[in-house]
Amino acid sequence: MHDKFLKPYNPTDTEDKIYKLWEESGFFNLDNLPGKRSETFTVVLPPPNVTGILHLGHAYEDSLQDAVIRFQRMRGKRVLWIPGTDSAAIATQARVEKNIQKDEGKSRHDLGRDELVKRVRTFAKESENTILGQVRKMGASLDWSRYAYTLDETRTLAVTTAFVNMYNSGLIYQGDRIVNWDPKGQTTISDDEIAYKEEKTKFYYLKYGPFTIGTARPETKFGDKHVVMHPDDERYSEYKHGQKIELEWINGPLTATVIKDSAIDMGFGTGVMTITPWHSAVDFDIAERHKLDKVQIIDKYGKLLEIAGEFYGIKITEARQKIVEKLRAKGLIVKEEEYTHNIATAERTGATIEPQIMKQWWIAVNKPFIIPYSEIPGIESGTETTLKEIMRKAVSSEQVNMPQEGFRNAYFHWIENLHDWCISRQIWFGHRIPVWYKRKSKVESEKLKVGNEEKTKMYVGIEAPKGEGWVQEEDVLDTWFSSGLWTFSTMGWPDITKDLKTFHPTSFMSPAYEILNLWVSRMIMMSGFHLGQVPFRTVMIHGLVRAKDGQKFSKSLNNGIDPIDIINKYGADALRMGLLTGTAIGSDISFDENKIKGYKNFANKLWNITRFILSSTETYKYDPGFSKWTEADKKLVAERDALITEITREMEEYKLYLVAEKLYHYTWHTFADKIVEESKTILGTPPVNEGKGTDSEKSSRAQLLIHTLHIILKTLHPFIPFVTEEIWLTLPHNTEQNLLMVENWPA
RNA sequence: GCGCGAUUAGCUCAGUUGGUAGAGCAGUCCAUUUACACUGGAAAGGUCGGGGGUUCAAGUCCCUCAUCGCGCACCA
Repeated sequence: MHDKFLKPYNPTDTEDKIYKLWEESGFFNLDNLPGKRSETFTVVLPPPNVTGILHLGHAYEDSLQDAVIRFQRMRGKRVLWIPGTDSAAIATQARVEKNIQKDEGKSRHDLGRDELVKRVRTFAKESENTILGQVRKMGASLDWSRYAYTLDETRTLAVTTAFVNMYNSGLIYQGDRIVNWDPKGQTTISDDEIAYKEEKTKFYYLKYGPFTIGTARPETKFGDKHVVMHPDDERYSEYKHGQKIELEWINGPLTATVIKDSAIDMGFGTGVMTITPWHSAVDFDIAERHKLDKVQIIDKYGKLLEIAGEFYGIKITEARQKIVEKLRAKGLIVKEEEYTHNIATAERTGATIEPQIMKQWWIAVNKPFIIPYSEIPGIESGTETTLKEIMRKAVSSEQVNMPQEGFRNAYFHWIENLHDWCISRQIWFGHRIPVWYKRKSKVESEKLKVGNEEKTKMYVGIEAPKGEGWVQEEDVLDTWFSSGLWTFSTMGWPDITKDLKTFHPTSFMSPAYEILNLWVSRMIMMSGFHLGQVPFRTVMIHGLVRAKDGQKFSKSLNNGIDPIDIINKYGADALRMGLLTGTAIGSDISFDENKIKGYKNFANKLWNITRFILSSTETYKYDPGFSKWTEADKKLVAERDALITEITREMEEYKLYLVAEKLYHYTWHTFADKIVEESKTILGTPPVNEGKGTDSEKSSRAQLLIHTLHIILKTLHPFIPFVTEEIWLTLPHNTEQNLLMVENWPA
């Protein structure tokens, strides 16, 4: 017996050494896996953002996927797990800008585009190193030879190719439309990056000629010259569509036009409203339908424009009170009510969203196009479909299997409400849109007027066009655009590589529910459009890791936990096991350090079980084909094997939490507490006691202990790979020094 | 407003097609040169959120209410 078993198990001494052994073995790369393997099993790591360090959520995700990967590898499959990181355009740039502002008091405009991008890249690189170190610490058996970064050369080519192809199919277009403008971040954001916050405010009823209109935002009403009501509203039947009405308004007399539109809710307020198409999506739609002109009231910085007259230049947040006073003085306020509504804020900066009409790039989700090739049932190659249809059919046909009913419904519900996706962002770090304009520079349309752009020639292509005077689009793409390509960009697309042909669609994806819409749906969209395939076969949505009291880990609460600290204290095995047990996949986990401590004890228990078995079976040779079990042992073998059959099925159903607990329980309370304990009577505890068993009882029991130890080590390996490998490598029965990670699963 | 999820032991959570309520942690009592104190043994602890229904049988299926959490939409 190895001397090391005389001391308690020490994860810190072991884990880095074992990870190195695994890496050097080459088995993380499926091309080096031993034995005949045909069936593939592929997972692409959800790429962590290069914004700093990993948190427990990543640790959980790594544990989950690595357990699945290790299981499938031991099942004899050709297992590929591709690592990568995400540039996370806005998130990373914002982080770096914040640091620069803090340390040097400079803004991004002080630095300029090139310098800022350089700084962000440096930060991203450091962050990448930290993150990859952490992922290794977790024991993740990733194929590092296939590492991908969303901004590397291959992935950039994938992004530009994807953009160009979608543009050529007419699905990407440039248009003046209402966007969610973040005045703090100075960029557009997508609908999915909005967080709604409840706000108590006043609701004003204003006199607008013969009408009373309701509004919560009187400060936006300067230019409102269309008054809208439902065509069936009998209260206003005397007014005809298109009718002109002279009235007195905030800054003087105004000619208003009556518009009848069925988008109006007759039951809300007075059933009459005026519209501000430049700053409201609903109003914009109404204005589009009736071809009304649109006037900007608020600029990009959230200040009022000239149309506000005496209020010109005032910040919108300060303007309301002043304007209300004027309205009151003019006798235009009919009444005021207390009112609670939700305001849209930018998830990242916390700023209140000011909708604006801006020229942006969009992906049309409802526009029909001919799909050249499709493997998705219900969508035939060469027929007309839409991106929305692809997203729907991929899941409804179960080409993408979403076993969790609730998330599946949420997905469909989201698709129903999906609008065109705004993919351009006014930041500098990210994939610059592959569009070039022939003109001196992009027109700075400070006032954002529709149609005041210079006439320019536009070129859309993978590389810059030849010739003088071409200037590339300033905007970069929404980070989820490149993320959407992730399952196949990581395999070398647009080249039709061997990997792509062999491993796509991938087998399994396990993202947090937070990004079901942001990411999962985009991958399905992109994979469907570009490959005619689904991106993955099974999606298991997982929950969030929360603090013990159920609160979210966050900087403001200062309750963050660095997984590395936990690993240093208890070992990565304990952390993995602690994260994977106790909660079904999909529910939130409340993180309890005590639980992790318990699994550290478990690793030590396993260590001591081994120590006992090695010392008490020293005189017996391991016999893999042993069959002369005593009646009692035969029963124990049968019970054990029934458990293995059961957990194998559950592993295949991704019910890792059940498996981990059952193995824990079997190892500790059946194997150690009962089987090992009663073996003391049979085998004795050498060198002190002689056992009371007969020779056949002794050999049967010795073999039972050794066999079961092997099986326990194998089945626990996906969960606690380090300690099981460390034990396995020093077992005298493992004469060939094979690594446990490529042993066969015992079922 | 629409939808989803949760509600089970003190705490954190499991509970597969309906068939006698489970685990971990904490707590209680006992043991102490034991493979392991990072230990062992024993016991205790639950009208499964409330109410109603289906069924021979309901934690599980249906209806309803309550509380909490989340998602989507949004009314000016």
